[in-house]
Amino acid sequence: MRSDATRNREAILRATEELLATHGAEHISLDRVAAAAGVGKGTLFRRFGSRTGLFQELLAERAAALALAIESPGSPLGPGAPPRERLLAFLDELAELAQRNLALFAAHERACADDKYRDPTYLRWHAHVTALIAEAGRARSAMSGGEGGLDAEFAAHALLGSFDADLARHVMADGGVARLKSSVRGLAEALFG
Amino acid sequence: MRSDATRNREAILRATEELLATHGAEHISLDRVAAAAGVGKGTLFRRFGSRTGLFQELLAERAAALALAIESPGSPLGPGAPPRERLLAFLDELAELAQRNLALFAAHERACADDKYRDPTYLRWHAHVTALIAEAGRARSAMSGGEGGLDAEFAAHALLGSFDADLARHVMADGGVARLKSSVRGLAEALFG
DNA sequence: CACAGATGCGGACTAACGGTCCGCTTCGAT
DNA sequence: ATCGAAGCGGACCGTTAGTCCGCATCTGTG
Repeated sequence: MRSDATRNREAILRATEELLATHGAEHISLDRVAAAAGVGKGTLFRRFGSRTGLFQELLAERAAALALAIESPGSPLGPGAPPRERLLAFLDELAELAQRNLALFAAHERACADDKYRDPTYLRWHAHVTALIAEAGRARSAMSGGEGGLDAEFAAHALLGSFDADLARHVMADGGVARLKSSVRGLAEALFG
Repeated sequence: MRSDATRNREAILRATEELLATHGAEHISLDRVAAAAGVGKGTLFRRFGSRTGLFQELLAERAAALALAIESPGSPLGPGAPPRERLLAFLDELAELAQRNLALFAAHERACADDKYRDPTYLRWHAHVTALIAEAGRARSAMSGGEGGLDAEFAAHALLGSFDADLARHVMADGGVARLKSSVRGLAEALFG
C-alpha cells in the first residue's frame, strides 16, 4: 500500500472515531466522515468497501487487545485458565469494551444488521464463548449427570446478545458498567447451574 | 375514522404481508407497499406515521392472539399456571410466532432498530417474561437459599433476544422450529437452576 | 335529497444517503 | 528524470423515508 493510502486510511478511522465521540452513532454519513477526514468519498470506499466494512475494521481495531489477551496464557482470560473463570473474565472485558465504545457498538450493529453473523470480530467472540460453554458443560456433566440440554452455540449467541448497544446502554444508564457486568455474570452463572 | 380510511388501512396491511411473503424482509420500500395496496404514499404515512409504525402495527396484529392467551386463565399460558410452565409455554408460542412470521420479525427489527425497547409489543412480552422470571426466582429462593444474583429484567431481554430474526433463522435452518424451541427451552431451564 | 365542511387522498417533491465512476494526480521503483 | 501503477476526489446516480397541498370523497344535518 502506498504511503498516502496508509495515511488516508488512518485519517478516516480517526475521523470516524471523532464523529462517533461527538455525535453518537447517528447521523454519521459517509460524506461527513470523508469530509472530516479531509478525503474524497471515493477514497473511503476504496479503503473500506462499504459502510459495513468501515465499522467492522474500526471494531476489529478496538477489539485487538482483547483478541490478543484471549490467546496468551497467563491471564485469567487466556488458555490454561479454568473455562468457567475464563468465560467470566472474558465477559467482564467485553463489558468494559462495550462501555468504552458504546457509540461504535451501536453504529456497527446498524451497519452489520444484515448478516451480523458474518462479522469476523463477532465470529471470533462467538467461537470463543461457544467453546468455553461446551467445555464447562462437558466437565460438569462428567462429574454428575448434569443436563446436556444446553445448546452451546445458541447460548453463546444469547450471552453475546447482552452486549447489544441498546441493551447495554439501557442497563448502564441505571448502574453503570458494574450493573452490566453483574447482570451478565448472573446470566452466565445461571448457565452453569 | 371514515370508511374509505378503514378500507385503505386494511389494504395497506394486507399488501405489506403479501410483499413480506413474496420478497422477504428486504427491498420493501414504502413506495412499493403503497403501490401494491393501490394507495398513495401520503395515505400510508397518514395511517401509520412512519415505516416503524407500519411494522409495529402489523406485528401487534399478528401477536394479538398470543396477548389474549396470556391473559385468559385456563391454558398453561394464562394466569394461574405455575410460572415455570407458564414461561416455557409462552416461549414455545413465541417460537411458533417467529416461525410463521420470520420476514415480519426481520422487517420489524430493522424498522425499530432505534428505540427497539419502546415497541409496545416487545414491552408487553418483556414485562411478562420479567414477571415470570422474578416470580419463579422468588419461589425458588424461598424454599432454598438459591442465588438472588439473577437480574430478571436483564434475563428477560436476553431470553427474548433468542427470537432475533437472524438468530432464529439461523437456528431453524438447521433443525426447524423444534430446534429453536428446544434451544430456547434449554436456556430458560438453565435460568431456573 | 342537497349541501357543506371535515376528513382523507394521491403523487410530485425534497433531502439525504450509500455507492459508482473516471479523468487527473501522486508515488516510488528503476 | 521517467513512467506505469496506484491512488485520489467529488460530481454523479438511484433509491429511500418522509412532506405538502390542491382536489376528491365521505357523512351528519336540515
